[in-house]
Amino acid sequence: MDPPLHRLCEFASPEDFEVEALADARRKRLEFRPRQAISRQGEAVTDVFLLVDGWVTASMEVDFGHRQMIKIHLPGDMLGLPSIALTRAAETLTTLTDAIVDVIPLEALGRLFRTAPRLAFTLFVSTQQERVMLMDHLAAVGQTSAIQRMCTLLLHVHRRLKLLDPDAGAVVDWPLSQEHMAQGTGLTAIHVNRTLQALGRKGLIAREGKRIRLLDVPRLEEISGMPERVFVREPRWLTALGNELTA
Amino acid sequence: MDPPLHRLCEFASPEDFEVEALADARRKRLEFRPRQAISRQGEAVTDVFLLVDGWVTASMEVDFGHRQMIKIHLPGDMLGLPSIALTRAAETLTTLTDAIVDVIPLEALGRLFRTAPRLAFTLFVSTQQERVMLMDHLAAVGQTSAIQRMCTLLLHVHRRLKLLDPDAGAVVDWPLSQEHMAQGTGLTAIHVNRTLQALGRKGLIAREGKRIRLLDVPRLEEISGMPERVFVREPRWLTALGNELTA
DNA sequence: CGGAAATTTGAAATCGCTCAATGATAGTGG
DNA sequence: CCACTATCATTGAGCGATTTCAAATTTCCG
Repeated sequence: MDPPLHRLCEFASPEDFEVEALADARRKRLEFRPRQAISRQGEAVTDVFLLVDGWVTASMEVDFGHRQMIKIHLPGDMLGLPSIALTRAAETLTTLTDAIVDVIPLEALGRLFRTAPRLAFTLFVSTQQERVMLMDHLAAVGQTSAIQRMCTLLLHVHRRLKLLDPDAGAVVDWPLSQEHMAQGTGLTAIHVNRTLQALGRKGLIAREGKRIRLLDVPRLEEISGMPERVFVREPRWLTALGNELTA
Repeated sequence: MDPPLHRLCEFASPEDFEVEALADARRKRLEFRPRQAISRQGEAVTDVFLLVDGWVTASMEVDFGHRQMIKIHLPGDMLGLPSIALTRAAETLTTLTDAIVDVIPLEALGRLFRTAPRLAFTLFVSTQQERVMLMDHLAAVGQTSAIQRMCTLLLHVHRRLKLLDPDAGAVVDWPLSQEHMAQGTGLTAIHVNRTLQALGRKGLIAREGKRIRLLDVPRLEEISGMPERVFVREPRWLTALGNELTA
């Protein structure tokens, strides 16, 4: 199975040699069952990972037992990048589902900056995009109510799944436990439960076993208060870099 | 005045040509008075900025009137980078003090990836470092109490100032209002006030006009619960990239 | 089928918020 | 230099969103 590259093609369509350069950087493939650790907070950092398939969470333990979920990773995401700035990993990567990841050693990542400068710049922009998502996450946790945070979380996942599969409907296969959602939103699992019930009572969502159906996306967006981000596509300052290179 | 480059020299000492390449990318210099906007949320994005001198905040307005402070920028920081992934800026950059910034057009930034690959990789790592700081920020806001968040904020600024000036003592010139601290920590200005008083009563800090003196850093660290990050220095996978290049 | 994990419910406690008002400080222009 | 004004800091009282604790119920996995 090839890893989905939509996260990297989002800003500029890569040339064949760039796709190859990235493929060369991937050294081996690992497979995991649900709830396994891909890497752990505190460990030495030697590689990053490209998520080929499955859902993975990045989380940090803080303050004895409290855990903050930083990010829900979906196929196509790069995992473990933030920790390359550290001697010991900041984040624990844990699978939510069956998952496949490709391992990219840091040396190979660095080499991309020499062999494929525009791909490297694209990767750079992609990391800035991650930063924006993290900023939005912080803003939601810091400034909004429990109901708003839950709506924001539901919409965030829904939107990202739609990018992966434009035909995806309003029903989401939901591998996150209420404890996970609590760790992501900065709430208690108990309060997550009550908030989900409130959303159900209002007719905004329906929970069907491990699925969640979004019944009224516009209303959820209204409550959430967080706007959908519009990311750049093929900006001149990025595409021009490729032209200069091939010229 | 030359911009401090410590944020970029942190991971690998740059060659002369790399420093020059960066200098070439800086096109003009702007000066601001306190409380002026350098750029605003929602505006088109054409440049990033290198902060030469002064303090600047990056913040986002959410949900009608609520504002989240994302980052306190100090000299040497790159400003506005996250928004290069967007068509409209996510963040408003506002000066806290008199400030000087150098403007770097996005075309010039991109060109660095071709002319100075290792510098570009260093910039990439530096952005991952920002991501780690943002993750820590999120973890503090999401999972810790008001007192812990205030300790974390005080220590964060103190540590960063020490990197700028190793001789800096425990007294910090503090241009942040309590409203700013509230927007940074996800608390109310009123509760920030009471929390600062509580820290004063415990003998952990002393407020002297617009200065704050940290009286007991170890105890503050203990309460904060967030460990100080150790960032990589001259890792082989980064320095080796330079050798290959010059070879 | 059995046991662990996840969800749900209720009641009581609390941390932090809201509202409203007063006091201090600093920058501005006359 | 002082009056004027806006911003910032402080205080009190009451409230409320969310947490905590404890226990029952359901779901899921092996």
